Amino acid sequence: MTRSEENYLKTIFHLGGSEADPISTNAIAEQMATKPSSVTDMAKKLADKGLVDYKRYQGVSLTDSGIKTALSIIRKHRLWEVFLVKRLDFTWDEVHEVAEQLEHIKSEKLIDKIDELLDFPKYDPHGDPIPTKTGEFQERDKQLLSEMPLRSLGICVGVKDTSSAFLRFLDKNEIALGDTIEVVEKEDFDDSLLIKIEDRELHISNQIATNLYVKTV
Amino acid sequence: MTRSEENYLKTIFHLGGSEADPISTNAIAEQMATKPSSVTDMAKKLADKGLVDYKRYQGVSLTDSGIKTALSIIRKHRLWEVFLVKRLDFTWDEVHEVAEQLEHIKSEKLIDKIDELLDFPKYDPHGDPIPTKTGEFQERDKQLLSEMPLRSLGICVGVKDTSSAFLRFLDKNEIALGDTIEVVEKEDFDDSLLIKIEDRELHISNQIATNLYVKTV
DNA sequence: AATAAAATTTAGACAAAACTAAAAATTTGT
DNA sequence: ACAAATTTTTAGTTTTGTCTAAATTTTATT
Repeated sequence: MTRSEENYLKTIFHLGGSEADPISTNAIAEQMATKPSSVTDMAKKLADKGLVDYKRYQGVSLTDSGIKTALSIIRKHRLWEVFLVKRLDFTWDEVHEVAEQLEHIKSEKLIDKIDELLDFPKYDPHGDPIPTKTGEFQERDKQLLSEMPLRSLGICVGVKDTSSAFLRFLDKNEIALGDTIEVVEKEDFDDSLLIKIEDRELHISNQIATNLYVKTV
Repeated sequence: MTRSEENYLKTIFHLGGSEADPISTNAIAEQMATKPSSVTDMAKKLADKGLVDYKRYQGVSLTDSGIKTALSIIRKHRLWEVFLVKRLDFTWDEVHEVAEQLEHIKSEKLIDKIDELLDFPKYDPHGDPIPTKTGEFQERDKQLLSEMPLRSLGICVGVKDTSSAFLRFLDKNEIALGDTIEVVEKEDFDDSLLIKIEDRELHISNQIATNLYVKTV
């Protein structure tokens, strides 16, 4: 399995899709900042290996084997992110780039030991769930902060946008995973929110609210 | 800097050599299990980048810039080896293969943090010195066990052969770095030795004695 | 010093993964 | 339903790193 193949599988997984509703080569190309023709080439290769279903002009979907492989890469990515943050004091906006490299290290023992060292974490620093060794994982039930009803209480459990800019914004405003948030006021005009977070009041734009996940309590 | 370029620089460094006494393309090819013609191609590329001196038919030697780069890769390799052994309970015969992959991860911050986490170790699990961030490192003064005079005392500080077979042999016979060794008897016939190690007597072959480094006390 | 042997390089080919430009299939709009 | 627009594929090219086989240079031998 080459690094490039692994990156394709990961991207296809993240784009979702299913046998009934496959992902277009264009969508994959856009996500990976590559050209559709390159995706076509890779689709054929992955299909030959039984990792994706592919019919020309009909898009791509992962097979069971492809899903299993994608999950193992995502597992590695997220475990390394936890390691970088918890053990090496990386900030959550710094980890992605390095984890993109570390996820391709081939050693089952290594990632299992890292998992053990971290005491089998269930979520990565951005709140995304970490698949188990056997590929199981459940999406936490969560909703966007922007969808919360007025006066309701939630706990911040994840981010949708994981860009450095957004994560640093959250740090600067002392918004962290685990914080309790209450929607105090909704402004109809621009869909901005006034929230109460850990006893501070804060005014946040709709763009922020649509990129923060909360769990209702 | 590609992975392949890094591997060539590392190999050339390990083969020694100097501007006056360069390494042959054949020697590099043999060490890397590749073909001399491939080495020639890479020699030209590395020369273009100013990392090696190369004149056709005259062999290859590292420039200052090449040495600096090689040391940074060796530093990463050895620090990862320490991490694997000290923090993840790998045995010293298991680390090489994984460290070969980890040494190519590109993140200065990552390796500096690993260094700090390990409390700035000076030697890797095989007793080899770890270059500093700035590329300095001094070979420990050491000699082969086979070269020690009768009745002299030494401390085991490193291994020459780092193959799994050899390292597992040492484990099985409870020979570890830091152990005190005394040469009790030398057998002229086959150059085997009777040694006293941590209060046990042990008979070892010349092949073992020529692959263990000791520091005289 | 000439020639044989060994080492090294060159030339040409290949595989992986990407690209561009052109062709083909699908989808959309009326 | 058919032409236009869009999407997707094909064909051919590029780059990196490798290989084989042939040619060249160096080294060794007599």
